[in-house]
Amino acid sequence: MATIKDVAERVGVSVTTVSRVLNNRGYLSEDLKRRVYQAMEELNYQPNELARSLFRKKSNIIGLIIPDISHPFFGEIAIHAESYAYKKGYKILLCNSRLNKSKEKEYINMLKASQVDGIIMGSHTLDTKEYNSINLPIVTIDRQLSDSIPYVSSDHYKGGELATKLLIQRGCKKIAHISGNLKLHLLAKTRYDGFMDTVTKFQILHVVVETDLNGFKYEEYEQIVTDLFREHPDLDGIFASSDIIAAQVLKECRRIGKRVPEDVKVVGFDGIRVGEYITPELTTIQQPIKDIAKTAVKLLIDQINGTEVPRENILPVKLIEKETTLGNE
Amino acid sequence: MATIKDVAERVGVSVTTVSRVLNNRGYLSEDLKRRVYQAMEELNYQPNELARSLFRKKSNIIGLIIPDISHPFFGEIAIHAESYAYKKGYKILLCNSRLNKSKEKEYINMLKASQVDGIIMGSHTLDTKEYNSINLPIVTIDRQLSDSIPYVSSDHYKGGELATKLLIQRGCKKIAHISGNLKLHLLAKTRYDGFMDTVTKFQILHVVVETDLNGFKYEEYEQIVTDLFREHPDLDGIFASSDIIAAQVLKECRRIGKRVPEDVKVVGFDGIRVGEYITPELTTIQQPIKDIAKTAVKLLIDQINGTEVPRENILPVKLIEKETTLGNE
DNA sequence: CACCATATGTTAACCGGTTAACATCTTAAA
DNA sequence: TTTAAGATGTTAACCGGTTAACATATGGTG
Repeated sequence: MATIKDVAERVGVSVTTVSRVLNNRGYLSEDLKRRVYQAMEELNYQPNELARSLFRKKSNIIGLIIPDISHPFFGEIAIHAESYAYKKGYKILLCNSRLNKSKEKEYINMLKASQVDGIIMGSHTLDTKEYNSINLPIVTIDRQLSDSIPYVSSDHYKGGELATKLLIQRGCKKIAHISGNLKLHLLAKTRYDGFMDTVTKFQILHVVVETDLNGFKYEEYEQIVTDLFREHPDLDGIFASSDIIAAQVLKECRRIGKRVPEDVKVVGFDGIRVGEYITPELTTIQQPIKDIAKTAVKLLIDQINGTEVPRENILPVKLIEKETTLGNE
Repeated sequence: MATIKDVAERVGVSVTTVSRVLNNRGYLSEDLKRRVYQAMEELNYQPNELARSLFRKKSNIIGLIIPDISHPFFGEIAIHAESYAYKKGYKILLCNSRLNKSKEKEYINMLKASQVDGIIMGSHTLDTKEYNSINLPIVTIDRQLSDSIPYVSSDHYKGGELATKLLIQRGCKKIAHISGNLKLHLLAKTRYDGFMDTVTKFQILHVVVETDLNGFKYEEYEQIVTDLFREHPDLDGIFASSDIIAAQVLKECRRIGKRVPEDVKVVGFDGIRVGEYITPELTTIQQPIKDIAKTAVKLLIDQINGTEVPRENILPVKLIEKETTLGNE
């Protein structure tokens, strides 16, 4: 690897001068610039970012901690986050916590040691105080951690309400909500609140079951959904907390001979791209995933640059009605 | 952020001594170690990895360039790659090329500037010579670049053959293969070869259409599949080059009233996790994704450590027959 | 007692950049 | 003609670690 010294020697100037060209500081003739750039080209020179980062105390790296990149929701968060970050000159260091406390903790330490400029937390299994002691710009997705840490989230409460109201409006008499982990203090929990408030208001029979206690295990979904229908064969409406779980519900309905939407109506959550291949076509609450990702990165970079950012960033959800809730008006 | 100097001062020793403790070099009393570790704890000290990397000329970072992390296949590659890399003390810098040449090129330069120790190329839209001039350990997934660059791939040819034979065996008379991009010189192209050799051998009517010319655009799939059935209404077998495309085929069949598997039989490729939610349940050629990812990382780390690695690494595929190819024995 | 392993210290160079401070020379404007 | 801006150079410190080289002190062993 060529260094700045090699470039300087080739051009016949000092490293200071080359550095000046690189950073465009001070007075520089067009001719000099041309010669320096040409030498860089010829030597295939790239400035060593480690050295620059060390000196500048800025790595231009953002840590992204999520539970599981292979889950479509986080995959989509990641591509949009990466895309926007790249545009702004930042790189993404990828961490999958698998909702494992010690792994998440280790990752946070690793990111700090790696001198990342900030962290986007899409996984948050630790205690609030752990996050407050990180001492680095942070943005969380879907969780409110403290007064000082900004968060980005879609309007889960509204989503829960929309989904539940739709099921009631479409004639459902007994509705189940399959929620994500309710103990992690996620804002996603307010989907549950929206659900509960709505079924209570309309005095509708309801059941709630919880998933995602230890990560996103599809096998776990299968067991939960099977049990749910075994214990409550009279369910006629399901509000699932992700499109994947909704797909699992549809699969189970098919297995036990319940027709969707005739016998059971289903609403998912997320609006992931692969969701469009679910059969019958899934009614879902669409989160503005791209916007969530972009906002998270933007808020983080703003913080890195020392700008004040709003603490609460709730983005709107959208009900997309397809086949799984049709009929029975 | 506390530095090694702060730790040294607190313990009352020299930085050299602290560095010795950190790296466990030379003679060190248990007492000293204890005192140093305690001071690190108290100061919440983490050694600056930028400084270490700079000196060691080793960053312990691996660049991962893939077309799109939100595509389930690459999402799964990524989580397994990250998981194994982490176990071996490496971090992952994530790059999505979106199959865009200039972006891929920029990413390669960025990774070099960031002093990554090696690159896993899951996207390869550039000319072979560009990769040969990278001058860094590389492993490719699904593409053979040169004699010196090792590659990991599943046995696509076998997969193409298995899929096609199954369709023929199940009675299909006219089969379409919806392939990925055939111009990128991917090993995935040998699925096409397996398909062609098989239909030729059994003298079966066939059609081939190509997707993924400019990234993974699901809208593109829709158009291609619609056109395919419009032009060839007599198709009774489809071998799709991904589970996602197969799902699109199923969706189109449903739209135009073709029954699967009665009228049309379908085989997918990949064996992605979300594939299990496709209805009817999809017959597919399962790639050993976890093994591919792990092997790629392992080969890269071996190269980084200066070990000779085998150039060709073809892993076996597995036919998983489900509902979309049933009947007509 | 000599010797060596153990345990720590000091100093300085190095990794590859950036930057401040100061010097020198040319050229154009006042 | 003076003055200032433009265009470079030199030197050295700094970022936060690592490491080689060499010094010193202690304690146990042959």
